[in-house]
Amino acid sequence: MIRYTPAETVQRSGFSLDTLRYYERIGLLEHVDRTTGGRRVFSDDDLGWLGLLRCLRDTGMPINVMCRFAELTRQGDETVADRVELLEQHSVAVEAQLELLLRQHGHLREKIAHYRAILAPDVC
Amino acid sequence: MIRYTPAETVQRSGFSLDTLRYYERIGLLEHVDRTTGGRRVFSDDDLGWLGLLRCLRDTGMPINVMCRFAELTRQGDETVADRVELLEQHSVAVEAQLELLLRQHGHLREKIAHYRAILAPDVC
DNA sequence: CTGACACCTGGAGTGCGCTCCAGGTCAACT
DNA sequence: AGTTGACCTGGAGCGCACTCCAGGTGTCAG
Repeated sequence: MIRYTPAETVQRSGFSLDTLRYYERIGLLEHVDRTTGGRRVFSDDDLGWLGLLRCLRDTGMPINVMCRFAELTRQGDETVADRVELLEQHSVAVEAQLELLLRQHGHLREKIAHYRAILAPDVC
Repeated sequence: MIRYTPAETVQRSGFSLDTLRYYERIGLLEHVDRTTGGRRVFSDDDLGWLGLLRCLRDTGMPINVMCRFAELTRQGDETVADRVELLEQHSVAVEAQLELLLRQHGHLREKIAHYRAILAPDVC
């Protein structure tokens, strides 16, 4: 069973140490192990969970929804259907976000092309 | 020359009235016309500019960068090259954002599939 | 053993992008 | 003329997601 120091976990998860502590405080991260001296020791499971949190954050899920998801996870197997529903809803939101981003990226490209035409009107 | 009331502009731009006022205050929106009574009157040009602002906001450009862009625009034609550069840089950032979002959406779909497999392990 | 540095806690502070409020004014309708 | 509702200003407040700080403790290389 591989265990990670806080510094290693920062490295691997991409979250800052402060953020990891914050997540623990608000219940996004539960019963992280400690050394006798009180330092955190993260497990592979913790890293996996952090990977999921990163995915949800990167796709714009608000913290309070992630907390609800964490709460469901803590309640065990009978909440799997609820979790699927939550993730499914989020997935729809992400698809909308992707579509908007793609569309606006198109507008941006058009605008750039327009400016370029002004810069070099006779170059085809 | 078509002119729009604040309410119409809210409708068409998708920005709230408070946001329009805020944008004017910080210099993102300049010399909006007024009635003799002091009410704002937006022009087609204003609407076009707001459309560009919306594109930039939707693609995650920070306000202060938009202000820089607005400032360049105010300075006239000799800043077109600078504006192209700014937009080009932003476009690269948007592409990175799209890539990340797509990748994480993939992870999300995998996670959902994984949960579904737990829910109905014998259904293929 | 000592020094350096990583890490701990609770709580305050920050930056962003709005959003709301109080106290008024203007304009259109009846 | 009166009423209603959209709009005005300056400034304060808010929600989010961290981030920083002070003051203290653990760990480990040399």
